[in-house]
Amino acid sequence: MVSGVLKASLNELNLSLTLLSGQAFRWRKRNDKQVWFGVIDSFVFDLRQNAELQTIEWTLLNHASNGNKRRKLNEEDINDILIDYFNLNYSLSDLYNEWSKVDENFAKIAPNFLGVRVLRQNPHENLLSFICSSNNNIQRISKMIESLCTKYGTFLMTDDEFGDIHAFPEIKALCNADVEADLRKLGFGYRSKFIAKSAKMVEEKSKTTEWLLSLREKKYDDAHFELMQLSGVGAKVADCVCLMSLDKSEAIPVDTHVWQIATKMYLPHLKKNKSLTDKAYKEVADFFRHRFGDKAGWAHSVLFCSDLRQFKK
DNA sequence: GCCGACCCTGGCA
DNA sequence: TGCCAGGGTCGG
Repeated sequence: MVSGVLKASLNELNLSLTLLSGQAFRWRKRNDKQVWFGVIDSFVFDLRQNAELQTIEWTLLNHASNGNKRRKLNEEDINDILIDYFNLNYSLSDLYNEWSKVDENFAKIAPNFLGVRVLRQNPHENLLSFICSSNNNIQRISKMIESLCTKYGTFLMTDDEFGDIHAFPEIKALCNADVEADLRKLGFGYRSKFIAKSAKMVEEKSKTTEWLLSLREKKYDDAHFELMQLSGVGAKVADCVCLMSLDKSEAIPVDTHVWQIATKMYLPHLKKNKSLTDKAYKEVADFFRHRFGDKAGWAHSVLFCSDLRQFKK
C-alpha cells in the first residue's frame, strides 16, 4: 500500500458530485461514508476528501500487484495518475466565474454544485459504459459495468468490503464468439450485440495503433463522426466519449436531462418538438457552445448534475 | 424525419 | 398488477 495527498479544494474538485454524476460507473462509497473506492486502469484506490486541508487523501490498495511492474511507482507517479484522471490542470473556479457572468441560470445553480469536474477517463471504458447507458439508469448501468469487469477483466485484488476487484476488460477479451450470448445472460439486453460488435470493430481498427486513443489527436467533428460508425453509438454516446475521455471539451451530450434543461431555460420554442431530431440535437449543442465557450461541455456537466434526481432537494 | 421496438428494473399509482 | 421512465439507437 502507498498513500499520498493531492492538493485540491472542494471548489476545484468535489469528489461526491463528480463521482456520482454519471460520468464513471465504478466508484462506490465505503461503509464509513467517507472514503470513495474505485478503479483507474489497473490501480485500485481509496480516496478521501479533506475539505479543511483542501486535499484529497489517497491510498493505492494494490501497489504490489498492479499490472505495471516495470518499475515501482512512487508517490509522485501516483499523484500524476490522479491529476490526469481528475483533469486537475485547469482552474474550475475561474471557469465557474466566467460561466456565471454569461448565464443567469448557471449563476443560480452553481453555488450548490461547486467542484463538478469532467474526468479524463480511459476511452475504452468510457465507450463501452455509455453504450450500456441507452434507455437505462445510472444504478443499473453501474451493476452492468461491474459484472462486465468481473467476467472479462483481469483480477486485481480482494477487498475486505467489496470482495474480488477486476480491471475494466481489454477490448480483446470481448472479441470472442460467445460474448453476445453471455452478456444477454448477464442482463445486458439488446446492448449485448452492440458491445460485441463495437468491440470487434475497435479491435479491427487497432491493428497498428490504439485507434480509440488516437482520436485524442483529431478534431472534435472528425472524432465524433468516427465514433458514430460504431454499433450502438449515436450522436449522444459519441459526445459522451468525446467529452469524457478524448479531450473534446466542446462536446455537448444532449440527453433527456439536457433536453429538459434546454427547453425549460433556454430554447422554449423546441418544446413543440415531438422527439429529439438530429436538427434539434445540434441546435441545443450549438446553443451551449455559443453561450459557454470552448469548455462548454464542462459547464453542461454542472447543469446536468444539478438535474439528476439524486441531487435534487 | 418520424415512429415503434428494444432488455430490464425500480418506483409509483 | 400495470405503467412508465431511465444520461438512446436502429431499422423501416
